Amino acid sequence: MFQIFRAHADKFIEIDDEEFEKVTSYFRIKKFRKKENLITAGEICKFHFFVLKGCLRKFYITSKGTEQTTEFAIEAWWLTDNMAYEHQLRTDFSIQAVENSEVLVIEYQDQERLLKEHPIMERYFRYVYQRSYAAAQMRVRYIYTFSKEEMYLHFLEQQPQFVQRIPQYLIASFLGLTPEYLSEIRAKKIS
Amino acid sequence: MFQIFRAHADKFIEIDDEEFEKVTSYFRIKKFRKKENLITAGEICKFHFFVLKGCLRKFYITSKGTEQTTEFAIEAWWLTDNMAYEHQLRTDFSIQAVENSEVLVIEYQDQERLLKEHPIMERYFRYVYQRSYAAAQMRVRYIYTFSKEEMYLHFLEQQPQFVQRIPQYLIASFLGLTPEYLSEIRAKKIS
DNA sequence: CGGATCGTTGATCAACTTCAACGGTCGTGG
DNA sequence: CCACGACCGTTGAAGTTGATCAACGATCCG
Repeated sequence: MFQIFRAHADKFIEIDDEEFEKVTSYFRIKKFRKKENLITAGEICKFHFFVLKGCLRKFYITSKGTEQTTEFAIEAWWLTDNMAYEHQLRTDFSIQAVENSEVLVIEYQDQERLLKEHPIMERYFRYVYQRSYAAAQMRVRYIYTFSKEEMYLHFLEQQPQFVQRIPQYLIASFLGLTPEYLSEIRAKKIS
Repeated sequence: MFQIFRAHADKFIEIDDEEFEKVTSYFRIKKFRKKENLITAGEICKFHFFVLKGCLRKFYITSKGTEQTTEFAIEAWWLTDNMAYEHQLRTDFSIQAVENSEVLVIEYQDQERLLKEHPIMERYFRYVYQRSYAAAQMRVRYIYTFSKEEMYLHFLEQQPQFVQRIPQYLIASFLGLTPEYLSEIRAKKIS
């Protein structure tokens, strides 16, 4: 059950089987069906998710009433509204399963205890956040550099594994353009 | 000299004077003059900076040949090209002093040694990256939510301390709009 | 005092959105 | 297993936002 998590941890830290088993006791495994919400806007953001199988997305409702997807997470990715999670506040994001999914769930208080009692996990999460932060910075850069059309072509090229799994209107929602315009870009490309 | 760093560390970890002093030995203090580069595009990204006094910005040159500023850093902020730093690669960002500035500098290898020998600093950097990541996520959200005009008004409101210190063409470069359009927005607002 | 840099204004233009309408497809209940 | 409705992708016309270009005035600093 925990192999994917173990493999991910092994990339960053050295941990023996005994301690790893203790670490896993802080987590629950949960399954969610396609379109089911893991967290709904308005709730306290209690949970941090690690995807074992499937695909999640995080989104919010814009002032115009449309859904804006800000992140996808597939196998071995962490996901939560970090700002709300860290301060245990209400989130205005929802997290939803894009496919039937299986995730590790940890609650904020348990993650705090985990870090206190297994300091090696400070190192693990330091790496996780460090890389996530670097990726988020790249993302900001791409948004500023590329036109919407280039954003899509770049996404196609860099993340083909997403394009196959995710319906087009969610890709549009993630890239910040309208489904209509995405459709136009695709038509242009094919011809 | 190290008070600001100490105060920042105290927000996240408990560390006694003796250990803190050892920690500081991994850093150098350097001064940079306005417009001087701390790192120049094309170099290996060896350094991580912590601002003691002044203001830095990170920018790159777009395909159109203009400077795009992606981050400012003022007192008690960390700054580097995290992706290039982490993998010790060439960066295509430059980091430049916006004002005469005083910074702590640590080299990648030294930061690695620091973390090995003072595990408490894993916790410190875990917090630093966690918060930076959350802030970067908020940033992405703002970019998607707000029009350019709203971006400016929001920036005015949320970061007045920057607006006073930073020339208008750099604010435009940071917000991702042209100086001409920013000028138009300001004119509209005043009338 | 003089030159370079910075901020402003206005005209034109491109990128992208909005709205409305239509055809295809997927899944659900009968 | 079929039929129906909801959802999804596409197309085209009209409208908006913001970029580009050029020119000018102000200001800063050596």
